[in-house]
Amino acid sequence: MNAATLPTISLFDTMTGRKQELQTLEPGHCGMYCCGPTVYGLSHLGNARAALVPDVMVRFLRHQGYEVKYVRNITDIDDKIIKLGSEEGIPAQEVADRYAAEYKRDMADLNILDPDVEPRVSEHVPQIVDLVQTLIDKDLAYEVEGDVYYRIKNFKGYGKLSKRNIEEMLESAGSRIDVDQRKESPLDFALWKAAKPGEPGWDSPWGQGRPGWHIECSAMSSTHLGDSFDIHGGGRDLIFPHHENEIAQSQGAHGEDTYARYWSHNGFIDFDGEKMSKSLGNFFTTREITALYDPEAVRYFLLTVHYRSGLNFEVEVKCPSCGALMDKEGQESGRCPTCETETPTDVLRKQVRFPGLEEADDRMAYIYSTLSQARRFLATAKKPGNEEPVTSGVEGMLMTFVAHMRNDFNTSGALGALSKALGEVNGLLDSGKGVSKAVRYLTIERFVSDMAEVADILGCFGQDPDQWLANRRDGKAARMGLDIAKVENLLVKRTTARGDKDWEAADRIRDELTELGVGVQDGPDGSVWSFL
RNA sequence: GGCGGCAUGGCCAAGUGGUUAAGGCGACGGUCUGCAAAAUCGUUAUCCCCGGUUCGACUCCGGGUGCCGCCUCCA
Repeated sequence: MNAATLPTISLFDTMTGRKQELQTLEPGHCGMYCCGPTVYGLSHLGNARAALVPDVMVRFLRHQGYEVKYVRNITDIDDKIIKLGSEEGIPAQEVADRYAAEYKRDMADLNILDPDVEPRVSEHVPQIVDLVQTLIDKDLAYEVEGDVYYRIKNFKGYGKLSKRNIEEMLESAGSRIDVDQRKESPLDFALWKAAKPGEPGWDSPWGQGRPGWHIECSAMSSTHLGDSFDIHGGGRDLIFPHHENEIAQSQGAHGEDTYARYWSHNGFIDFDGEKMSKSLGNFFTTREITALYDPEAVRYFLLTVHYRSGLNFEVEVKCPSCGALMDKEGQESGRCPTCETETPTDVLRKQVRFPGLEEADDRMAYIYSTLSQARRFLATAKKPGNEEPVTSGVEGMLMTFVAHMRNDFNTSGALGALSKALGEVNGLLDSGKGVSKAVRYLTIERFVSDMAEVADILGCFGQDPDQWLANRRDGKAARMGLDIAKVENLLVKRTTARGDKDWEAADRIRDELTELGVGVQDGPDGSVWSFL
């Protein structure tokens, strides 16, 4: 793509603390590295968001004409993995492989595309050893008894990403954790850790050992994107120490003007206003959520808030015995504050409700149903021979959508741009009153084709609408234990009653359906049902 | 304690000094309907407080207040 035709895209850069115009190293190309998971357990929703945010960025950059090389690593050498392996009596690598596969499955469920390269630490040990040696040669690292530490006082930019200064950090160092006395400075961090007996190890000039936590990203990004590349992303919490240390390592080895040109960090997911943590009640794995709600609705919900903001999941748990809403203490203890019944917490977990996700799911259904009707209309109506302008909301939809996306990937604003078009199209679908046949057809046609572009960018609304709607219905029916045959049967009876204008009987049947949690919609072509 | 972020209608949430301050949910009213539902249309905010810069600030600066995060493994 010609540089002159590239659109202006701004993104927030953590290093400078403001939005910057994206100027890639090579016009039209974009190299992007994101910190992927450490695979010691099932992914949680925070992992999902951290993968989703760059996924949408990459999709959008590609839509805008960039050739993107997207690298997301898998950290498969780590203390927690080793610990788990020894607990289970299997090699650490087996643990890592297992959870890497599960991660892949969870991400695929959420329609998150595979990165172009998904490097693993275990496959880059030689590059890591080289990098550590370079740092030692440059006096930026030192060896102690088989461990290698980064010598922070010799890297003058330390703290520039997280805006901390070394003196202040030294003052508080050691107040929260014990400092290894062999380190020259409490702030020095491990590049290489000597293997203890029984631990997995790789050969190195300093003996058997394994990489420290931060070095892998420096080594793997260089390997796959070069010493300098465009965007480096990850969760907010990685700013310090992880990314700060990456900078020290990579710029220490390759020069001050190298490494990531832009730093992008996504916000956290909270449950009931609290950061997700492993304490019961607000820690949810990706698949716990996707078992309860359609994965695409989950994806949509995550995109309704700007990626740098925190995203709160409201959590509702009803007491199984009295039906009252349980407060946070109740959720944690399992004891209902209203009727004092004790319920095992694992039972409570399975009937958690997330009102935000329900709303998102309803919205998805609205959009897919609009798409479905639009397609049906286009399949039966005749394409007009003349050209006429489409209605204003549909006309402006894609342009407004893209403008929001160019402004720091503002998915929330972008999503808002769909509403007017959706309203207009549903209006036209309902009736052609007041507009010409050409306007009606062309507007609906344009909407369907522009929505396909939106779907490519967001990774939402791209499925076959009828298929999606059917899946949703079946899934909900199964979760509610609804007998669909019974519903259909009642619907037939009611249609007969309505044909006889027996309104009393029709309304009685409708009440019966309401009891089942089912609503009916009567239309000119008969009646259909949906969930209330 | 240090550093960073946030504060917009009943709730959620965009907002790039001058815009009628998006959009969603909810509520209320209309159209449609046998009645409903769905769909659709309309109504529903002056942006935490105090100063400052400016012709003009929700938007920039300073000071409060209140939340939250990072500083230890964490997305």
